[in-house]
Amino acid sequence: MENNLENLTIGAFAKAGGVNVETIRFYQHKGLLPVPNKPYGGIRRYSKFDVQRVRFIKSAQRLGFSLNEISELLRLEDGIHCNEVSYLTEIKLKDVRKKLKDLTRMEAVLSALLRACHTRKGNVSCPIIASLQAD
Amino acid sequence: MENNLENLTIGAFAKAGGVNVETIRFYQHKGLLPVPNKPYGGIRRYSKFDVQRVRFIKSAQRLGFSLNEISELLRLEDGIHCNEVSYLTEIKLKDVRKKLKDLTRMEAVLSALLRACHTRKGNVSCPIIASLQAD
DNA sequence: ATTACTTCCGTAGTCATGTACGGAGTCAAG
DNA sequence: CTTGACTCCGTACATGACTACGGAAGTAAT
Repeated sequence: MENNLENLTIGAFAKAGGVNVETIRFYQHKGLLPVPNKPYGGIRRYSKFDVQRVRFIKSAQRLGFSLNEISELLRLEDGIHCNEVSYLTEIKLKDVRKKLKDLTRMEAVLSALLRACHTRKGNVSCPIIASLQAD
Repeated sequence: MENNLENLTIGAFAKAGGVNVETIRFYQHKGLLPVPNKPYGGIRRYSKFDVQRVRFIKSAQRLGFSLNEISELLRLEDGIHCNEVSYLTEIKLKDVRKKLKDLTRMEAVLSALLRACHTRKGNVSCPIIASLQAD
């Protein structure tokens, strides 16, 4: 089970992290990933810590955090700032719940409109269009 | 109840539609709104039909349609293309349901993490950070 | 040592949905 | 008939998260 996650070139690093090389560079530019030193006339090498960091970023993204928020989380990565981290998480949870509410409303309206479409009789005007034209 | 929605200047039109003047111009540029003729050396005027159209756009946006999708809907606005319209609506509904599913998952994970944070005892490392570092 | 692939790095482009700016022309009130 | 507000129009900027490009330098395989 030697994963050989040491002395990676940027290409191998990107593959190990499941992202594109350009994404690595983008994250470096944003300050989300460190830029390792480059030996004179050589190329930069990456380690498993870098891979872990990319995975951290991707996990946080799946929870809805933006890259800016993730750079905050990374500043608190030592695990001893639980209060700040849970504060950010609460904000995000509110965010997610607000979006859920909006989407739930959309779901209800869209499916009601589709039902109206399917139950409509004769050649009345399309209920969906009619609803959008109302007001 | 004279609404006086005739011969509107673009400013009055935008106000009646609840959007900015710049948004009107943007929609015109995108082909979502027609650009009325301009009298020689005069300014363009807008009618209630334009206002209705902006409201149509905004209603469709609230249901989750993108501006590109809305220009499709506007092409079908005569009400006699119910099949195409309901097809677009079904696609949008699937879309919304997929987002709902994603957000529901996020909600579950975020609230579980917060619960873990609140019930944690002693000085263990922050459960949220730990979870992001896992894998 | 030649060939073919990578890396490096900065800049620019993409998508969606607008917002901002600036100079010139037009309109309405006093 | 001047003043202040509004319109016109094109272009640029904003946001978020990347993706693409291009030329020079480094690396690996034959």
